[in-house]
Amino acid sequence: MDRKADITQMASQLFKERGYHATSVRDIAQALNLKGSSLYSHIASKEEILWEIVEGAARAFLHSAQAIPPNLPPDQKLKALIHAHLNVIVANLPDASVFFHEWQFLPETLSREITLKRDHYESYFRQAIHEGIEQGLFQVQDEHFANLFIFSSLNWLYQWYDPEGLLRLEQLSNLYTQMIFKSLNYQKLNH
Amino acid sequence: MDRKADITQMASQLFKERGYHATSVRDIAQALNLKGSSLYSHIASKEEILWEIVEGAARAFLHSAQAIPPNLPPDQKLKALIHAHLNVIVANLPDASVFFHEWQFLPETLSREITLKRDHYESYFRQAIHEGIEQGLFQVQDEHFANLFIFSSLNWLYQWYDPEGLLRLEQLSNLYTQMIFKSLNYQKLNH
DNA sequence: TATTGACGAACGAACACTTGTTCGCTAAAC
DNA sequence: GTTTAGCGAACAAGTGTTCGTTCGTCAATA
Repeated sequence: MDRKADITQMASQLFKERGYHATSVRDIAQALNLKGSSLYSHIASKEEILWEIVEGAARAFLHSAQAIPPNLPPDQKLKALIHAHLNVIVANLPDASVFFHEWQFLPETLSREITLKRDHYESYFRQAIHEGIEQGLFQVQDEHFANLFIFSSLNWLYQWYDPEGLLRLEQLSNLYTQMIFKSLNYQKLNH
Repeated sequence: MDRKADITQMASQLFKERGYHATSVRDIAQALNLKGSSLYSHIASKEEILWEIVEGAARAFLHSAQAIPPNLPPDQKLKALIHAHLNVIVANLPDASVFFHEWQFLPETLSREITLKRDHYESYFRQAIHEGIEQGLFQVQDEHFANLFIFSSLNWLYQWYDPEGLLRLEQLSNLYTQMIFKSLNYQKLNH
């Protein structure tokens, strides 16, 4: 089923550029030199394509967090989480864009599943930050807001990241880590 | 033309919930106890509604920045800009959501105009930060990234802000200011 | 080696429906 | 008595999807 991956990838690009509802099945097919009806040899519905993209991105985020050793000290854990998060976005920008932008157009049963996965993913960040505060590494006035602040700064990346631009993943990760750690009143100087 | 404002406001809510393309003219009309064709006594096209919302939000952002005295010291200026930005989002969440989410669906001539307004607006932030760095109030490794980081943290607010929630504008503004200033290595302690 | 048959990818045509928009009409308000 | 907000009907175009069919590939059979 190599062809299905082609369709999903092309759809991801078009969904990113024009949005899910503004992209027709015939648009996707045309971009692959096919006719609209031909896609249905490989997919069940347009919605299935969206699901494939969004669920795949959700899984990518989750796996990248689960790959981090849970016994790392919280500052190193947070640093690794930031790096992993940025990597998922940068490595597949169209998928990440569709994930953030179009997940809401899935039917309720499926979108709820995505919400669950996202909450689970975010809990890795929350816990690292919580541990860091407990151990006196971080210092914040409002822990709940600190989490939102950090997710905000990270999630908006897909809006402005330019693969052709100057910022490579490693530098991006360093800059993010630095500013986030400062906003958390990180005590150690060398991280 | 009071009726036109009703239409725009209702459309703003629906666009926020379902997106521009997934909301039909008949949907908007039905929510106002009207028929689709009736809207055309007050509007020229569906696109005009979107323009009204997006351009209005862009103007709101721009005016809120222009109302800040330009001779304020950069730290106070940035603090005021943050407060003003949050205020625009919180005061009209649907418009802000549509502004961030759906501006791209305007035809190119109009979307370019929005981009210009947004760039102009962002330049107020950039300049305050730049001045702050020059005067030694802020200290960052990469000024360009610092700008992106701050906009990211601020712009994502519309994704999670809950008007029924606990966070009021003033507290929100304080928390944002605190974390952003720390991320900028702000030297003075009492701001 | 030649023939058969199954398979799967791609197609054109058609489907029921929705889209944004127009137009001529009605009924009420000034 | 003029204006106008609202309506129903209709429009051309586009939507996702289904259907029967074609055509090339490849393995098994004769």
